[in-house]
Amino acid sequence: MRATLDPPGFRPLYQQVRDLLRQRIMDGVWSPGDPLPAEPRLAAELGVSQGTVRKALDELAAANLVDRHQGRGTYVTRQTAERALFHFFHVVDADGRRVTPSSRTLDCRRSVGTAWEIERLGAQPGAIVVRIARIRTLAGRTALVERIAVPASLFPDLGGDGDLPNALYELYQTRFGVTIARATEHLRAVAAADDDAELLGVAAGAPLLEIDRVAYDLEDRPVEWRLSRLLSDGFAYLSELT
Amino acid sequence: MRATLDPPGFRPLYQQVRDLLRQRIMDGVWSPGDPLPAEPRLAAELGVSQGTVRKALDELAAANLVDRHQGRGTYVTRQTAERALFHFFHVVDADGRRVTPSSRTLDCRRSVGTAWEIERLGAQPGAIVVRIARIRTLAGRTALVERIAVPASLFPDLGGDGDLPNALYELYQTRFGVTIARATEHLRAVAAADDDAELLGVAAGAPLLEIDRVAYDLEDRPVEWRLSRLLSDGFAYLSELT
DNA sequence: TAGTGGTCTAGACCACTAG
DNA sequence: TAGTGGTCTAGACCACTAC
Repeated sequence: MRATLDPPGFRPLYQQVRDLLRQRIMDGVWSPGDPLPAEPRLAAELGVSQGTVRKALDELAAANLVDRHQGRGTYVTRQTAERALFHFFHVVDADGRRVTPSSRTLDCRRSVGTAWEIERLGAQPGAIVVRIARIRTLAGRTALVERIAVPASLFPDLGGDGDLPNALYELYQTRFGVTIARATEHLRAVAAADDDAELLGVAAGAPLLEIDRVAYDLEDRPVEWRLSRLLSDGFAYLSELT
Repeated sequence: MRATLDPPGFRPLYQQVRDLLRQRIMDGVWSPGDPLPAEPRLAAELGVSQGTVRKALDELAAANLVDRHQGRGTYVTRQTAERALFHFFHVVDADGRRVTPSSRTLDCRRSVGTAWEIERLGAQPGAIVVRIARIRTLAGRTALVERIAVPASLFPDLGGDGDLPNALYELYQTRFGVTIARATEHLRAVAAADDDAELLGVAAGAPLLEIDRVAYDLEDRPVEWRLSRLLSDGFAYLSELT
Protein backbone atom coordinates (compact mmCIF):
# COMPACT_ATOMS: atom_id res chain seq x y z
CA MET A 1 0.00 0.00 0.00
CA ARG A 2 2.36 2.65 1.16
CA ALA A 3 5.18 1.36 -1.00
CA THR A 4 2.93 1.48 -4.06
CA LEU A 5 1.19 4.80 -3.57
CA ASP A 6 3.05 7.03 -1.17
CA PRO A 7 5.99 8.66 -2.94
CA PRO A 8 4.86 11.63 -5.02
CA GLY A 9 2.49 14.15 -3.51
CA PHE A 10 2.24 12.48 -0.10
CA ARG A 11 -1.51 12.41 -0.02
CA PRO A 12 -2.91 11.28 3.32
CA LEU A 13 -3.07 7.53 3.73
CA TYR A 14 -6.81 7.46 4.35
CA GLN A 15 -7.40 9.26 1.06
CA GLN A 16 -5.28 6.71 -0.76
CA VAL A 17 -7.25 3.93 0.87
CA ARG A 18 -10.54 5.66 0.05
CA ASP A 19 -9.61 6.08 -3.60
CA LEU A 20 -8.37 2.51 -3.87
CA LEU A 21 -11.60 1.14 -2.44
CA ARG A 22 -13.66 3.43 -4.67
CA GLN A 23 -11.73 2.17 -7.68
CA ARG A 24 -12.44 -1.42 -6.73
CA ILE A 25 -16.15 -0.61 -6.50
CA MET A 26 -16.08 1.11 -9.90
CA ASP A 27 -14.21 -1.88 -11.35
CA GLY A 28 -16.88 -4.21 -10.08
CA VAL A 29 -14.64 -6.11 -7.64
CA TRP A 30 -17.59 -5.67 -5.30
CA SER A 31 -21.01 -5.20 -6.91
CA PRO A 32 -23.98 -3.24 -5.59
CA GLY A 33 -25.40 -5.08 -2.61
CA ASP A 34 -22.17 -6.98 -1.91
CA PRO A 35 -20.51 -6.71 1.50
CA LEU A 36 -16.99 -5.32 1.73
CA PRO A 37 -14.45 -7.17 3.86
CA ALA A 38 -14.60 -6.18 7.51
CA GLU A 39 -12.45 -3.30 8.71
CA PRO A 40 -9.76 -5.43 10.40
CA ARG A 41 -9.38 -7.55 7.25
CA LEU A 42 -9.02 -4.50 5.00
CA ALA A 43 -6.57 -2.95 7.45
CA ALA A 44 -4.44 -6.09 7.49
CA GLU A 45 -4.57 -6.47 3.71
CA LEU A 46 -3.55 -2.87 3.09
CA GLY A 47 -1.06 -2.63 5.93
CA VAL A 48 -2.70 0.32 7.67
CA SER A 49 -4.50 0.71 10.96
CA GLN A 50 -8.19 0.04 11.37
CA GLY A 51 -8.71 3.73 12.16
CA THR A 52 -7.39 4.71 8.76
CA VAL A 53 -9.65 2.22 7.01
CA ARG A 54 -12.53 3.52 9.07
CA LYS A 55 -11.95 7.11 8.01
CA ALA A 56 -11.80 6.05 4.36
CA LEU A 57 -15.03 4.06 4.66
CA ASP A 58 -16.76 6.92 6.46
CA GLU A 59 -16.03 9.19 3.52
CA LEU A 60 -17.31 6.63 1.04
CA ALA A 61 -20.46 6.34 3.15
CA ALA A 62 -20.85 10.14 3.15
CA ALA A 63 -20.65 10.01 -0.65
CA ASN A 64 -23.38 7.34 -0.72
CA LEU A 65 -21.06 4.79 -2.25
CA VAL A 66 -21.40 2.34 0.63
CA ASP A 67 -23.92 1.74 3.38
CA ARG A 68 -22.64 0.88 6.84
CA HIS A 69 -24.63 -0.96 9.49
CA GLN A 70 -23.41 -1.60 12.99
CA GLY A 71 -23.31 -5.32 13.62
CA ARG A 72 -23.90 -6.24 9.97
CA GLY A 73 -21.16 -4.82 7.82
CA THR A 74 -20.38 -2.41 5.01
CA TYR A 75 -22.18 -2.87 1.68
CA VAL A 76 -21.87 -1.32 -1.76
CA THR A 77 -24.89 0.95 -2.13
CA ARG A 78 -27.69 -0.50 -4.19
CA GLN A 79 -29.72 1.89 -6.31
CA THR A 80 -33.18 1.35 -4.92
CA ALA A 81 -36.25 3.05 -6.24
CA GLU A 82 -36.60 4.78 -2.89
CA ARG A 83 -33.09 6.17 -2.95
CA ALA A 84 -33.48 7.35 -6.54
CA LEU A 85 -36.69 9.13 -5.60
CA PHE A 86 -35.24 10.66 -2.48
CA HIS A 87 -32.08 11.91 -4.14
CA PHE A 88 -33.21 12.69 -7.64
CA PHE A 89 -36.89 13.59 -7.55
CA HIS A 90 -37.59 16.88 -5.86
CA VAL A 91 -41.19 17.59 -6.82
CA VAL A 92 -43.63 18.42 -4.04
CA ASP A 93 -47.33 19.21 -4.07
CA ALA A 94 -48.98 22.52 -3.23
CA ASP A 95 -48.69 21.77 0.48
CA GLY A 96 -44.98 21.00 0.25
CA ARG A 97 -45.38 17.23 0.62
CA ARG A 98 -43.22 14.95 -1.49
CA VAL A 99 -45.16 13.12 -4.19
CA THR A 100 -44.27 9.82 -5.83
CA PRO A 101 -44.74 9.56 -9.57
CA SER A 102 -45.90 6.78 -11.79
CA SER A 103 -44.84 6.67 -15.43
CA ARG A 104 -46.08 5.74 -18.88
CA THR A 105 -43.67 5.40 -21.76
CA LEU A 106 -44.87 7.09 -24.94
CA ASP A 107 -41.99 6.31 -27.21
CA CYS A 108 -38.56 4.68 -27.13
CA ARG A 109 -36.33 4.46 -30.16
CA ARG A 110 -32.71 4.72 -31.21
CA SER A 111 -31.30 7.17 -33.73
CA VAL A 112 -28.33 9.40 -34.40
CA GLY A 113 -27.97 11.95 -31.64
CA THR A 114 -28.74 15.58 -32.31
CA ALA A 115 -25.93 18.11 -31.85
CA TRP A 116 -27.59 19.14 -28.62
CA GLU A 117 -27.73 15.59 -27.26
CA ILE A 118 -24.16 14.87 -28.32
CA GLU A 119 -22.91 17.95 -26.52
CA ARG A 120 -24.83 17.21 -23.33
CA LEU A 121 -23.67 13.60 -23.24
CA GLY A 122 -20.09 14.36 -24.22
CA ALA A 123 -20.42 11.84 -27.04
CA GLN A 124 -18.81 11.65 -30.47
CA PRO A 125 -20.65 13.23 -33.44
CA GLY A 126 -22.75 10.58 -35.11
CA ALA A 127 -23.14 8.54 -31.92
CA ILE A 128 -26.37 6.60 -31.54
CA VAL A 129 -28.67 7.52 -28.67
CA VAL A 130 -31.74 5.90 -27.20
CA ARG A 131 -34.45 8.51 -26.97
CA ILE A 132 -37.33 8.03 -24.56
CA ALA A 133 -40.48 10.10 -24.17
CA ARG A 134 -42.76 9.51 -21.24
CA ILE A 135 -45.35 11.18 -19.06
CA ARG A 136 -45.53 10.94 -15.32
CA THR A 137 -48.57 11.10 -13.09
CA LEU A 138 -48.46 12.82 -9.72
CA ALA A 139 -51.33 12.54 -7.28
CA GLY A 140 -53.63 11.41 -10.05
CA ARG A 141 -52.76 14.19 -12.50
CA THR A 142 -50.57 14.02 -15.58
CA ALA A 143 -48.06 16.59 -14.45
CA LEU A 144 -44.70 15.86 -16.01
CA VAL A 145 -43.46 15.32 -19.55
CA GLU A 146 -39.97 13.82 -19.84
CA ARG A 147 -37.66 13.45 -22.82
CA ILE A 148 -34.62 11.34 -22.08
CA ALA A 149 -31.51 10.59 -24.15
CA VAL A 150 -28.82 8.06 -23.26
CA PRO A 151 -25.89 6.73 -25.33
CA ALA A 152 -26.88 3.47 -27.00
CA SER A 153 -23.33 2.18 -26.50
CA LEU A 154 -23.85 2.03 -22.72
CA PHE A 155 -27.44 0.71 -22.88
CA PRO A 156 -27.34 -1.91 -25.66
CA ASP A 157 -30.91 -3.21 -25.81
CA LEU A 158 -32.73 -0.65 -23.70
CA GLY A 159 -36.41 -0.52 -24.50
CA GLY A 160 -36.22 -3.58 -26.72
CA ASP A 161 -38.78 -5.36 -24.60
CA GLY A 162 -41.89 -3.37 -24.00
CA ASP A 163 -42.64 -0.79 -21.35
CA LEU A 164 -39.99 0.80 -19.20
CA PRO A 165 -40.17 0.79 -15.40
CA ASN A 166 -40.83 3.87 -13.34
CA ALA A 167 -37.43 3.71 -11.64
CA LEU A 168 -35.03 4.07 -14.56
CA TYR A 169 -31.89 4.48 -12.45
CA GLU A 170 -32.51 1.14 -10.78
CA LEU A 171 -32.80 -0.39 -14.25
CA TYR A 172 -29.61 1.29 -15.41
CA GLN A 173 -27.72 -0.30 -12.54
CA THR A 174 -29.20 -3.78 -12.42
CA ARG A 175 -29.39 -4.39 -16.14
CA PHE A 176 -26.56 -2.29 -17.59
CA GLY A 177 -24.15 -1.86 -14.66
CA VAL A 178 -24.40 1.92 -14.85
CA THR A 179 -24.69 3.60 -11.45
CA ILE A 180 -25.90 7.18 -11.35
CA ALA A 181 -23.81 8.97 -8.75
CA ARG A 182 -24.78 12.61 -9.15
CA ALA A 183 -26.65 15.02 -11.41
CA THR A 184 -26.83 18.71 -12.16
CA GLU A 185 -30.12 20.37 -12.97
CA HIS A 186 -30.82 23.70 -14.60
CA LEU A 187 -34.33 25.07 -13.99
CA ARG A 188 -36.15 27.57 -16.15
CA ALA A 189 -39.68 28.75 -16.70
CA VAL A 190 -40.96 28.17 -20.21
CA ALA A 191 -44.19 28.67 -22.10
CA ALA A 192 -45.88 25.38 -22.94
CA ALA A 193 -45.44 24.30 -26.56
CA ASP A 194 -48.44 22.82 -28.31
CA ASP A 195 -47.46 19.17 -27.85
CA ASP A 196 -46.60 19.49 -24.17
CA ALA A 197 -49.69 21.60 -23.56
CA GLU A 198 -51.87 18.87 -24.98
CA LEU A 199 -50.17 16.12 -22.98
CA LEU A 200 -50.54 18.10 -19.76
CA GLY A 201 -54.01 19.40 -20.47
CA VAL A 202 -53.18 23.09 -20.29
CA ALA A 203 -53.42 25.93 -22.77
CA ALA A 204 -50.50 26.50 -25.11
CA GLY A 205 -48.28 29.19 -23.62
CA ALA A 206 -49.04 28.28 -20.00
CA PRO A 207 -45.97 28.56 -17.77
CA LEU A 208 -44.17 25.26 -17.15
CA LEU A 209 -41.15 24.53 -14.98
CA GLU A 210 -38.43 23.03 -17.17
CA ILE A 211 -35.79 20.84 -15.52
CA ASP A 212 -32.71 20.17 -17.64
CA ARG A 213 -30.73 17.36 -16.01
CA VAL A 214 -27.42 15.74 -16.86
CA ALA A 215 -26.70 12.63 -14.77
CA TYR A 216 -23.20 11.27 -14.18
CA ASP A 217 -21.97 7.78 -13.34
CA LEU A 218 -19.40 6.75 -10.73
CA GLU A 219 -16.55 7.75 -13.03
CA ASP A 220 -18.19 11.13 -13.50
CA ARG A 221 -19.04 10.58 -17.15
CA PRO A 222 -22.34 12.11 -18.35
CA VAL A 223 -24.60 9.16 -19.13
CA GLU A 224 -28.11 10.58 -19.30
CA TRP A 225 -29.69 13.81 -20.47
CA ARG A 226 -33.24 14.42 -19.34
CA LEU A 227 -35.51 17.33 -20.10
CA SER A 228 -38.61 17.44 -17.88
CA ARG A 229 -41.44 19.91 -17.99
CA LEU A 230 -43.61 20.19 -14.91
CA LEU A 231 -47.12 21.48 -14.53
CA SER A 232 -46.48 24.42 -12.28
CA ASP A 233 -49.98 24.79 -10.96
CA GLY A 234 -50.25 22.51 -7.96
CA PHE A 235 -46.64 21.36 -7.87
CA ALA A 236 -43.25 22.85 -7.10
CA TYR A 237 -39.58 21.90 -7.09
CA LEU A 238 -38.02 21.73 -3.65
CA SER A 239 -34.43 22.83 -3.11
CA GLU A 240 -32.83 22.69 0.32
CA LEU A 241 -29.91 25.01 0.98
CA THR A 242 -27.69 24.06 3.91
CA MET B 1 -19.46 17.06 31.24
CA ARG B 2 -20.30 13.44 31.60
CA ALA B 3 -21.79 13.93 35.01
CA THR B 4 -24.06 16.69 33.72
CA LEU B 5 -25.21 15.21 30.42
CA ASP B 6 -24.71 11.47 30.32
CA PRO B 7 -27.51 9.78 32.22
CA PRO B 8 -30.67 9.55 30.10
CA GLY B 9 -30.40 8.34 26.51
CA PHE B 10 -26.64 7.80 26.53
CA ARG B 11 -25.96 9.84 23.48
CA PRO B 12 -22.37 9.56 22.25
CA LEU B 13 -19.96 11.89 24.01
CA TYR B 14 -18.86 13.65 20.84
CA GLN B 15 -22.47 14.55 20.06
CA GLN B 16 -22.91 16.00 23.52
CA VAL B 17 -19.73 18.02 23.04
CA ARG B 18 -20.87 19.13 19.58
CA ASP B 19 -24.25 20.30 20.86
CA LEU B 20 -22.71 22.08 23.83
CA LEU B 21 -20.29 23.97 21.57
CA ARG B 22 -23.09 24.78 19.14
CA GLN B 23 -25.16 26.13 21.99
CA ARG B 24 -22.31 28.36 23.09
CA ILE B 25 -22.01 29.74 19.59
CA MET B 26 -25.76 30.38 19.42
CA ASP B 27 -25.61 32.06 22.82
CA GLY B 28 -22.87 34.37 21.60
CA VAL B 29 -20.18 33.08 23.95
CA TRP B 30 -18.03 33.16 20.81
CA SER B 31 -19.14 35.57 18.08
CA PRO B 32 -18.68 35.22 14.32
CA GLY B 33 -15.00 35.62 13.53
CA ASP B 34 -13.84 34.72 17.03
CA PRO B 35 -11.42 31.84 17.57
CA LEU B 36 -12.53 28.91 19.71
CA PRO B 37 -10.14 27.59 22.36
CA ALA B 38 -7.63 25.09 20.98
CA GLU B 39 -8.54 21.41 20.99
CA PRO B 40 -6.39 20.44 24.01
CA ARG B 41 -7.88 23.28 26.07
CA LEU B 42 -11.46 22.29 25.20
CA ALA B 43 -10.66 18.65 25.92
CA ALA B 44 -9.24 19.52 29.32
CA GLU B 45 -12.11 21.83 30.16
CA LEU B 46 -14.74 19.26 29.24
CA GLY B 47 -12.92 16.26 30.61
CA VAL B 48 -12.84 14.30 27.35
CA SER B 49 -10.06 13.28 25.00
CA GLN B 50 -8.81 15.51 22.22
CA GLY B 51 -10.10 12.99 19.66
CA THR B 52 -13.63 13.42 20.94
CA VAL B 53 -13.39 17.20 20.73
CA ARG B 54 -11.95 16.83 17.24
CA LYS B 55 -14.88 14.74 16.05
CA ALA B 56 -17.33 17.28 17.48
CA LEU B 57 -15.51 20.18 15.80
CA ASP B 58 -15.33 18.30 12.49
CA GLU B 59 -19.11 17.99 12.49
CA LEU B 60 -19.57 21.67 13.28
CA ALA B 61 -17.20 22.45 10.41
CA ALA B 62 -19.22 20.21 8.10
CA ALA B 63 -22.32 22.18 9.08
CA ASN B 64 -20.50 25.43 8.24
CA LEU B 65 -20.72 26.64 11.82
CA VAL B 66 -16.97 26.91 12.26
CA ASP B 67 -13.99 27.20 9.94
CA ARG B 68 -10.85 25.24 10.76
CA HIS B 69 -7.37 26.12 9.55
CA GLN B 70 -4.32 24.01 10.20
CA GLY B 71 -1.77 26.07 12.11
CA ARG B 72 -4.20 28.89 12.85
CA GLY B 73 -7.13 27.63 14.79
CA THR B 74 -10.91 27.12 14.72
CA TYR B 75 -13.12 30.16 14.16
CA VAL B 76 -16.85 30.81 14.28
CA THR B 77 -17.96 31.18 10.66
CA ARG B 78 -18.47 34.73 9.55
CA GLN B 79 -21.28 35.39 7.05
CA THR B 80 -19.33 36.90 4.19
CA ALA B 81 -20.93 38.16 1.03
CA GLU B 82 -19.05 35.46 -0.85
CA ARG B 83 -20.37 32.67 1.33
CA ALA B 84 -23.91 34.00 1.12
CA LEU B 85 -23.67 34.10 -2.65
CA PHE B 86 -22.12 30.66 -2.90
CA HIS B 87 -24.62 28.98 -0.60
CA PHE B 88 -27.78 30.94 -1.23
CA PHE B 89 -27.67 32.33 -4.75
CA HIS B 90 -27.98 29.67 -7.41
CA VAL B 91 -28.64 31.67 -10.56
CA VAL B 92 -26.44 30.99 -13.59
CA ASP B 93 -26.38 32.53 -17.05
CA ALA B 94 -27.26 30.83 -20.31
CA ASP B 95 -23.82 29.19 -20.44
CA GLY B 96 -24.11 27.81 -16.92
CA ARG B 97 -21.70 30.28 -15.33
CA ARG B 98 -22.52 31.71 -11.92
CA VAL B 99 -23.46 35.37 -12.01
CA THR B 100 -23.14 37.91 -9.21
CA PRO B 101 -26.02 40.29 -8.70
CA SER B 102 -26.18 43.92 -7.75
CA SER B 103 -29.28 45.31 -6.07
CA ARG B 104 -31.42 48.40 -5.89
CA THR B 105 -33.96 48.83 -3.14
CA LEU B 106 -37.34 50.05 -4.36
CA ASP B 107 -39.18 50.17 -1.10
CA CYS B 108 -38.73 49.34 2.56
CA ARG B 109 -41.43 49.86 5.14
CA ARG B 110 -42.95 48.24 8.19
CA SER B 111 -46.55 47.21 8.60
CA VAL B 112 -48.77 44.51 10.02
CA GLY B 113 -47.94 41.19 8.41
CA THR B 114 -50.36 39.58 6.01
CA ALA B 115 -51.75 36.18 6.89
CA TRP B 116 -49.41 34.69 4.33
CA GLU B 117 -46.34 36.37 5.80
CA ILE B 118 -47.33 35.45 9.34
CA GLU B 119 -47.70 31.82 8.38
CA ARG B 120 -44.38 31.67 6.56
CA LEU B 121 -42.50 33.35 9.39
CA GLY B 122 -44.23 31.41 12.13
CA ALA B 123 -45.16 34.71 13.76
CA GLN B 124 -48.12 35.76 15.88
CA PRO B 125 -51.16 37.30 14.14
CA GLY B 126 -50.81 41.05 14.17
CA ALA B 127 -47.00 40.93 14.25
CA ILE B 128 -45.16 43.75 12.51
CA VAL B 129 -42.96 42.90 9.56
CA VAL B 130 -40.43 44.86 7.57
CA ARG B 131 -41.28 44.52 3.90
CA ILE B 132 -38.61 45.12 1.29
CA ALA B 133 -38.99 45.29 -2.47
CA ARG B 134 -35.90 45.38 -4.65
CA ILE B 135 -34.66 44.57 -8.12
CA ARG B 136 -31.39 42.84 -8.90
CA THR B 137 -29.23 43.23 -11.96
CA LEU B 138 -27.40 40.28 -13.45
CA ALA B 139 -24.82 40.76 -16.19
CA GLY B 140 -26.18 44.20 -16.92
CA ARG B 141 -29.84 43.18 -17.14
CA THR B 142 -32.61 43.73 -14.63
CA ALA B 143 -33.41 40.09 -14.15
CA LEU B 144 -34.78 39.55 -10.67
CA VAL B 145 -37.58 41.07 -8.61
CA GLU B 146 -37.51 40.30 -4.89
CA ARG B 147 -40.09 40.85 -2.18
CA ILE B 148 -38.75 40.18 1.30
CA ALA B 149 -40.49 40.06 4.66
CA VAL B 150 -38.77 39.78 8.04
CA PRO B 151 -40.18 40.14 11.56
CA ALA B 152 -39.63 43.67 12.81
CA SER B 153 -39.01 42.32 16.29
CA LEU B 154 -35.75 40.73 15.18
CA PHE B 155 -34.65 43.62 12.95
CA PRO B 156 -35.54 46.74 14.96
CA ASP B 157 -34.43 49.62 12.75
CA LEU B 158 -33.84 47.84 9.46
CA GLY B 159 -34.06 50.19 6.52
CA GLY B 160 -34.26 53.25 8.72
CA ASP B 161 -31.15 54.70 7.12
CA GLY B 162 -31.31 54.79 3.36
CA ASP B 163 -30.40 52.09 0.85
CA LEU B 164 -29.87 48.48 1.80
CA PRO B 165 -26.69 46.59 0.87
CA ASN B 166 -26.58 43.85 -1.71
CA ALA B 167 -25.58 41.21 0.83
CA LEU B 168 -28.52 41.20 3.21
CA TYR B 169 -27.45 38.11 5.17
CA GLU B 170 -24.16 39.75 6.06
CA LEU B 171 -26.14 42.74 7.34
CA TYR B 172 -28.49 40.49 9.32
CA GLN B 173 -25.50 39.00 11.12
CA THR B 174 -23.30 42.03 11.71
CA ARG B 175 -26.04 44.48 12.64
CA PHE B 176 -28.75 42.32 14.16
CA GLY B 177 -26.90 39.20 15.32
CA VAL B 178 -29.10 36.97 13.18
CA THR B 179 -27.16 34.25 11.36
CA ILE B 180 -28.87 32.52 8.46
CA ALA B 181 -28.00 28.84 8.71
CA ARG B 182 -30.19 27.19 6.09
CA ALA B 183 -33.11 27.81 3.76
CA THR B 184 -35.72 25.90 1.82
CA GLU B 185 -36.81 27.04 -1.61
CA HIS B 186 -39.89 26.11 -3.61
CA LEU B 187 -39.61 26.80 -7.33
CA ARG B 188 -42.49 27.32 -9.71
CA ALA B 189 -43.11 28.74 -13.15
CA VAL B 190 -45.52 31.68 -13.16
CA ALA B 191 -46.87 34.11 -15.72
CA ALA B 192 -45.54 37.62 -15.20
CA ALA B 193 -48.01 39.98 -13.54
CA ASP B 194 -48.23 43.52 -14.87
CA ASP B 195 -45.99 45.14 -12.25
CA ASP B 196 -43.24 42.50 -12.46
CA ALA B 197 -43.44 42.50 -16.25
CA GLU B 198 -42.82 46.21 -16.32
CA LEU B 199 -39.90 46.04 -13.89
CA LEU B 200 -38.27 43.25 -15.88
CA GLY B 201 -39.06 44.66 -19.29
CA VAL B 202 -41.06 41.71 -20.58
CA ALA B 203 -44.62 41.28 -21.75
CA ALA B 204 -47.28 40.55 -19.17
CA GLY B 205 -47.83 36.80 -19.05
CA ALA B 206 -44.23 35.92 -19.94
CA PRO B 207 -42.98 32.88 -18.01
CA LEU B 208 -40.92 33.72 -14.92
CA LEU B 209 -39.17 31.41 -12.48
CA GLU B 210 -40.54 32.05 -9.01
CA ILE B 211 -38.35 31.18 -6.02
CA ASP B 212 -40.18 31.04 -2.69
CA ARG B 213 -37.59 30.94 0.09
CA VAL B 214 -37.89 30.64 3.84
CA ALA B 215 -34.57 31.18 5.63
CA TYR B 216 -33.83 29.84 9.12
CA ASP B 217 -31.39 31.01 11.80
CA LEU B 218 -29.05 28.92 13.93
CA GLU B 219 -31.89 27.92 16.20
CA ASP B 220 -33.90 26.84 13.19
CA ARG B 221 -36.49 29.59 13.52
CA PRO B 222 -37.86 31.02 10.25
CA VAL B 223 -36.56 34.59 10.10
CA GLU B 224 -36.98 35.67 6.49
CA TRP B 225 -39.48 35.03 3.73
CA ARG B 226 -38.36 35.97 0.25
CA LEU B 227 -40.26 35.70 -3.01
CA SER B 228 -38.06 36.16 -6.08
CA ARG B 229 -39.09 36.18 -9.70
CA LEU B 230 -36.38 35.56 -12.27
CA LEU B 231 -36.28 36.43 -15.92
CA SER B 232 -36.14 32.97 -17.41
CA ASP B 233 -34.74 33.94 -20.76
CA GLY B 234 -30.98 34.01 -20.39
CA PHE B 235 -30.80 32.74 -16.82
CA ALA B 236 -31.45 29.51 -14.97
CA TYR B 237 -31.45 28.13 -11.44
CA LEU B 238 -28.73 25.57 -10.77
CA SER B 239 -29.40 22.61 -8.50
CA GLU B 240 -26.72 20.02 -7.80
CA LEU B 241 -27.85 16.55 -6.72
CA THR B 242 -25.24 14.46 -5.01
C1' DT C 1 10.21 28.53 17.75
C1' DA C 2 5.81 27.64 19.80
C1' DG C 3 1.26 26.50 18.96
C1' DT C 4 -2.33 25.01 15.91
C1' DG C 5 -5.04 21.51 13.51
C1' DG C 6 -4.17 17.01 10.47
C1' DT C 7 -2.82 12.24 10.29
C1' DC C 8 -1.92 7.71 12.06
C1' DT C 9 -1.60 4.18 15.31
C1' DA C 10 -2.97 0.71 18.96
C1' DG C 11 -6.03 -0.87 21.88
C1' DA C 12 -10.18 -0.93 24.87
C1' DC C 13 -14.94 -1.28 25.38
C1' DC C 14 -19.78 -0.90 23.67
C1' DA C 15 -24.10 -1.72 20.74
C1' DC C 16 -26.03 -4.16 17.39
C1' DT C 17 -26.86 -8.28 14.28
C1' DA C 18 -26.99 -12.87 13.03
C1' DG C 19 -26.71 -17.83 13.55
C1' DT D 1 -21.86 -16.40 21.01
C1' DA D 2 -18.98 -14.52 17.48
C1' DG D 3 -18.34 -10.86 14.53
C1' DT D 4 -19.53 -6.35 12.95
C1' DG D 5 -19.23 -1.30 13.04
C1' DG D 6 -19.41 2.75 16.72
C1' DT D 7 -17.17 5.21 20.41
C1' DC D 8 -13.39 6.74 23.20
C1' DT D 9 -8.82 7.15 24.68
C1' DA D 10 -3.72 8.22 24.68
C1' DG D 11 0.03 9.38 22.40
C1' DA D 12 3.16 10.08 18.45
C1' DC D 13 4.49 12.64 14.57
C1' DC D 14 3.59 15.94 10.76
C1' DA D 15 2.28 20.36 8.15
C1' DC D 16 1.16 24.77 8.50
C1' DT D 17 0.95 29.55 10.60
C1' DA D 18 2.45 33.29 13.15
C1' DC D 19 5.73 35.73 15.79
